Amino acid sequence: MVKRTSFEGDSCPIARSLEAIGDWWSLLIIREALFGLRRFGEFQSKLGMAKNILSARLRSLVEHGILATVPASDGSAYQEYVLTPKGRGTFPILVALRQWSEAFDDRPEEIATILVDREKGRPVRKLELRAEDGRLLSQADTMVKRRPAPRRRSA
Amino acid sequence: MVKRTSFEGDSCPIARSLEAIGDWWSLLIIREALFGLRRFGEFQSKLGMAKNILSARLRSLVEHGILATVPASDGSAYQEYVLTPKGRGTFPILVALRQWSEAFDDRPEEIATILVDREKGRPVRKLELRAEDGRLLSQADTMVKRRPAPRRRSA
DNA sequence: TTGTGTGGTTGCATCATAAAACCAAATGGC
DNA sequence: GCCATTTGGTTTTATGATGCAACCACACAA
Repeated sequence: MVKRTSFEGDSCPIARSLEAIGDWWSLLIIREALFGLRRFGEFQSKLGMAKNILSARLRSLVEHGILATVPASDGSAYQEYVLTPKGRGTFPILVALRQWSEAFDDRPEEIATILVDREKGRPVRKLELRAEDGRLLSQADTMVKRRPAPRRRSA
Repeated sequence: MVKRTSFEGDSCPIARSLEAIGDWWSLLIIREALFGLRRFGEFQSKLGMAKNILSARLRSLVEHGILATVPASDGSAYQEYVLTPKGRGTFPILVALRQWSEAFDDRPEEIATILVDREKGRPVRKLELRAEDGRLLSQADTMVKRRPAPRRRSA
């Protein structure tokens, strides 16, 4: 077994995420989809990637429930790729990646865009992690715990 | 040029992040480093990855300023790998990946751990994105804008 | 029906990854 | 100090993933 290792059965939630979107292109495809791209050719020309790779990635994203194919939108007979709720749920991941670049990139002047609040047009704050009671948490204020056994009766 | 495409010169901050940590293993190495692992052998046995790949990844992470090698800590003559501030800055990315799994994974019961507030031992809230004035923002409330020309005189 | 654009698949070359073997320096036991 | 073992890698070899170009089927327009 010389295959690329799969994280599928892994119990770590980070590994499980990476299994679905941890490759070179998936997050960039999702980014473009959040921007509103839907068609194969749009992704291909915007990202400049090989068509076979794009094809494989789109298929994988559909299999993982991140994208869905819908029959049309402008009346043509072609299909389009739209984000599912699971796909739109990656938004905080993309924001975190963006903010990490903004904060630590060696050449931040090369970053062309900023994320702004649509209403005011002003830059957004950094992502905040809070405790249940609202206290702002840094990494040192957190720890991981074994997940408690699930309650019966909650289904 | 049939090489794997590099995002190095890309102006998109997400692509720039992925250039540094967008491969299969880097984020998992960083995760273990946040847990406190420091030695080559610790990473290798915990992650179960091939030693040559680990060697290459550690070198790359050091080159990107995410890890740094320090001479020792227990007096031995070996070196250790510790996170830089840039490396610790990836914490929100890992949290976002974790929460995405928790929210959307098909088999959430297989996720073994939860992230808790160290002080109270209670689960943390979901990451929050806020506007400058504190309003909570969803993806639809945001947009990307061209970065304004940098102010002279602010350095 | 002929032409053109869209949306892919196939083949081939190259790169990255995986596993195992190998190796040198550091360490530990005596 | 001497030898065995551990640590921390590098090298070798096999295979999977990626990139590019060519090809192709279908939709659509004239």
